[in-house]
This record gives sequence, structure tokens and C-alpha cells, in this order.
Amino acid sequence: MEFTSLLDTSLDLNAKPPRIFDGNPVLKQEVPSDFIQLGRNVAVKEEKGALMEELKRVNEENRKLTELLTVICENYNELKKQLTEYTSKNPASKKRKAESSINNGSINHGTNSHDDSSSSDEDSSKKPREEHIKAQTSRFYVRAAASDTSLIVKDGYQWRKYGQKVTRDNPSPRAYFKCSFAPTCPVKKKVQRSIDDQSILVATYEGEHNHLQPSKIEAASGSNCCVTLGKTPTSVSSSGATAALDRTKPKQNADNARNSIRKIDSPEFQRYFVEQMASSLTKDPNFTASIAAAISGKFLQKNPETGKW
DNA sequence: CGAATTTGACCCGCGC
DNA sequence: GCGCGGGTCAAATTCG
Repeated sequence: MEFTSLLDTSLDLNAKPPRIFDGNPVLKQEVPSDFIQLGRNVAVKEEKGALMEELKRVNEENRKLTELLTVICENYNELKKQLTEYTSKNPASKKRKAESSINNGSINHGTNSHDDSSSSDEDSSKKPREEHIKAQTSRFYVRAAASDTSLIVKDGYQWRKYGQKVTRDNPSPRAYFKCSFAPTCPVKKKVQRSIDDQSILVATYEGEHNHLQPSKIEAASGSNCCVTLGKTPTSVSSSGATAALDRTKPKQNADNARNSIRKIDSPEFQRYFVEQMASSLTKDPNFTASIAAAISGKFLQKNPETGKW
């Protein structure tokens, strides 16, 4: 079974099976004689049978991939749970390194409540800088063309760039923006390409706007999709390619860690996560290769007799 | 010409 | 105390 072909047939897990024979000119065609009509009907039936077989096969592959993705989701959740437990048991663990390792994780789709909590668990009332970190932070993932180097995330607000840095753990530069209403509005954001998928921009927002959006114009045009700074924990742009997740208040650390896991366990998240993974798989060849390797590893682990993992 | 962006220098916290 | 790295500042440059 070729993995990529399997993926191609599994892109839209919620799509209805295609209505293959709708509008088929052969079926609508007027025929001059019963004989020709009969011959054509036989040919159409054969073609239909072959296509139905193909459809069946595709559906089966689709189902298998869905199962695989579910397993990956479960493993991901399990690892996340373990990480949460570990960080809560080891509050003195190296903060910065822990953060970077989390950020380096293969697909950290916006669930940033843990690294936030790890940074504010200890000495929460220490310094002004710590208070600044305590300001509401959120992380958004925006799909953008890999060739697009602008690091601009259109979110309806106006931003002024005040710095750019290349960080150690990610070769892509990180851009620093302040809300153009500063100093009245204290909101800042950082934008950096995902280390795993160069077509994903990771936008980290700090603080909350104390004013309305300068423009209500939809910013979905151009190479970037629109991100909405909604209050909901999960929101997806109309294109479906943009993820906006986990707008979490760091001060609710412990609860958030649990809620985050609960959110991850929710069927909505599972479905969304599967869609995101499928999207990533088809768009990033490296990621495809990595997941293919991981899945093939799973196949090898599978018990051939029971057929279970 | 003013606003926005770029970019090197500087500051500060953290780990060793 | 020193070096490293992330974040910010501000002068220089670019753009509309």
C-alpha cells in the first residue's frame, strides 16, 4: 500500500463519497436501437462495478488511516499527560530548556498552557518581567506560503515591527511586533515560522487589546489566512487551513493543564486534530516522511495474529 | 517628509 | 563572574 496515495484518498475525512455517475453523458445519451442500448448498459455496468470496487477500496484505506491517526492522537495525548505530570513533579527543572523542547515538539498545535504554567509556577511574584509574562498569552498557527518571508499575520489589528532575531532553536527569524496603539495598548506579538513546518507561522500574543480592531475588514486575502482573536478556546478560519488554538490564561495554570487535556480529549479536538494532521501530511514532504516512518514503525509493532497494536 | 521597517547594539535574566 | 540567548532600543534606511 503506497502511503501517499492512501493520503490522497483520505484528505477529507468527513466528505461524502463522490457521486461518481452523476451527469455521466453515457447514461443520458439517446440511443438509436435497443441493441446498442443493451451493449452500452453492459459496458456501463462493468465500469460501475469497477468503480464501486475502487470506491470500496478507497473507503477501506480511508478508515485505516483514520484509525492510525487516532492512535497517533492517543499517543500524543499520553505523552502530553506525562509531560504535564513530569513538569509538575519537577518545578525546578530548567525552565528555558523545557520551553524550547516543548516548542520543538513535532506538532504543538497551540496547546501552550503547559509551558506557560511551567514558567509561572515558580516564583510567580518575583519581578516586573515575570508579571509581564503573566499577561494573557496565546499562540496561533497560521498557514502561509513557505516562500513568504514577511512574517505578517493578518489578524485585523495594526502592528509595528520593532525587532527581529534569529533564535537558537529555530533557524527562522522571529519578528517582534507591538500594537500600533502602543503605549496605550500593551499588546505584543512574536511571529516565527514553525521549525517543523516552514509553511506554518507561529504567532504568540501577549496581553489583551484595550481597543477595538482598527478595521473590521476581513484579512483573509493574500498569502496569509485570517486569524481571529476570539475568546473561544478553539477557532478555525473559514479556509480550514488556519489553526487558532488555546487562548489560555497562564494564571489558571493547574486547571488549564487539566482543561487542556480535556479539550484535547474532546471529539471536536480529535476531529480537528486529524484534519490538521492530514493537511500537514499532504503539504510538507518532510513531515510526510516522518509520519510515514512513525506509522510504518507502528505497523511493525502490530501483532500479526491479533491484528492489534 | 513622515511613517514604517531594518538591523546592530545593548540590556537583563539564567545557567554554569 | 562570565557567557549565552532572548527581548528591546534606536539610528539608519526604505517606502508611500
